Amino acid sequence: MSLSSEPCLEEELVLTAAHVEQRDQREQREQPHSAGLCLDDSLTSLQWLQEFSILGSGRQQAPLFGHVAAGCHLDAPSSPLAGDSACAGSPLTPGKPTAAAHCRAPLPGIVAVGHCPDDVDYKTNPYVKPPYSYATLICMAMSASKKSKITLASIYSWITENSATTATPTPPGRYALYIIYNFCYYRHADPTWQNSIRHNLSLNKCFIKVPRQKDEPGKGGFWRIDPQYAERILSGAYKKRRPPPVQINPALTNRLRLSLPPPSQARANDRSNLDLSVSLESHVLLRQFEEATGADQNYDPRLGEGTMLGSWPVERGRRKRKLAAKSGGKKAQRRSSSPLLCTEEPKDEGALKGDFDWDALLHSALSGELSLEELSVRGTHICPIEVEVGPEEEDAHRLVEIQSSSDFDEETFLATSFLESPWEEQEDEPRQTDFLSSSSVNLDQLFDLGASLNVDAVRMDALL
DNA sequence: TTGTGTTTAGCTTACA
DNA sequence: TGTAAGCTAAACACAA
Repeated sequence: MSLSSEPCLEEELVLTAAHVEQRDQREQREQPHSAGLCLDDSLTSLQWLQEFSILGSGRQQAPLFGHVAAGCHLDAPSSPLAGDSACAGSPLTPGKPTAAAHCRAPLPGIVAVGHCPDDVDYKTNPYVKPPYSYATLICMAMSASKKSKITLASIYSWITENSATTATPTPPGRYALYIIYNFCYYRHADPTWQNSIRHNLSLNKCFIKVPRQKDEPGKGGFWRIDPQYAERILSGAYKKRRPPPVQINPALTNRLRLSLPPPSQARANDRSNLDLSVSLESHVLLRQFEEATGADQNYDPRLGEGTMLGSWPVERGRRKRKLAAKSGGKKAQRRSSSPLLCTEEPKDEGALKGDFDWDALLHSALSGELSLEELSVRGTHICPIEVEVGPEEEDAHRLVEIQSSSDFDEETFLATSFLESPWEEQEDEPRQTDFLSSSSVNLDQLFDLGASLNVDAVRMDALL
């Protein structure tokens, strides 16, 4: 797929917002007293959290979800990039520059402190650690859950899982499917961040543990926020300590490195593999970044906090636990040897557990384990003709190109009805994050919505 | 076995 | 410079 065929994230978000708005209107008609409008006071008191998106961007930006307007849903902070005119015509994918024109980052998505950190889109940028404290992330998850209490696993899920999905046609007769995560970084990050989340919940007075009732199945208790301390987090929400120069996702960077050809080889490949141009470009840019910064080729994932201003971080002589490891590193063994496997971490919780998992389905299709030829929608056969292989495969912009059959109406496919729920906390039931992770995905629904989305279709067509 | 929750410890950064 | 806040790492107990 050529780079020119990819849509700008701005358009993706417009599409997303429109779809979700329609969905919310539909939901309100069907459920005028839905849970989303009847929040526990302890959480509705956190309306300050509504402002996260706007505060984070520092610019006016249409909310991604109608819930924001309803005062119930907190969207993960998205970058102003989405609405940045400088982005127009510049597709945003991991592997392509994400910064506005005034920000020149040698590696896509990597922005140095002191340059323009606000231009990082944490929904889509898997490289840069979001500048929010864990307490803030927890608050975001709690607010977004629409529930008075939330499980730990749900907090994990909200942080890592997709908040929206959109599809857009790429000529001729192909469609790119985009998944926008809340915080793409944590999908690829070492799972130790979960430990930090737990640590924060236990230690921070702001969070109150709500024990699970005896008749309630499931592991662990629930957590709720103490309104008394909410303001504290608010005041510090965007005052997180200054991070190390740039916290580049070590897992993802390492993954890129492992698959990265030597510079000479990378250059030799540039013309012969246009179909992998996105992936290759990511590789080449990373290589350029490393060359520019003198990155050590013997990369140690444990030292994965890099900086574009200087070099890869040096070992800071971090102390090791003084206590003898009685268990002989049992904990360490539990951790996957591959940092990328952490992306599967929520598999036991929520939508992906035993469900029909679109996410996994697409992954399987990408890896060749599953043929999308088996998918038939309204008698229309959808055949994959091209897939993206590479680091982007599991990134915020997960691309799948599918070629429609000749009798397949392109506009109809714009029915991205899987823009269902941005995220819903379900304490004890299998969670349905969205259509893509729903066990009850209805492909007819997916296409039915298309008829009502002609406006968006026009927008997308105009883009092309 | 795995997820959850607690606790301890050492480090960095911001701030008064 | 001291302190608080936050982050990371680890050990350990407990429950599903």
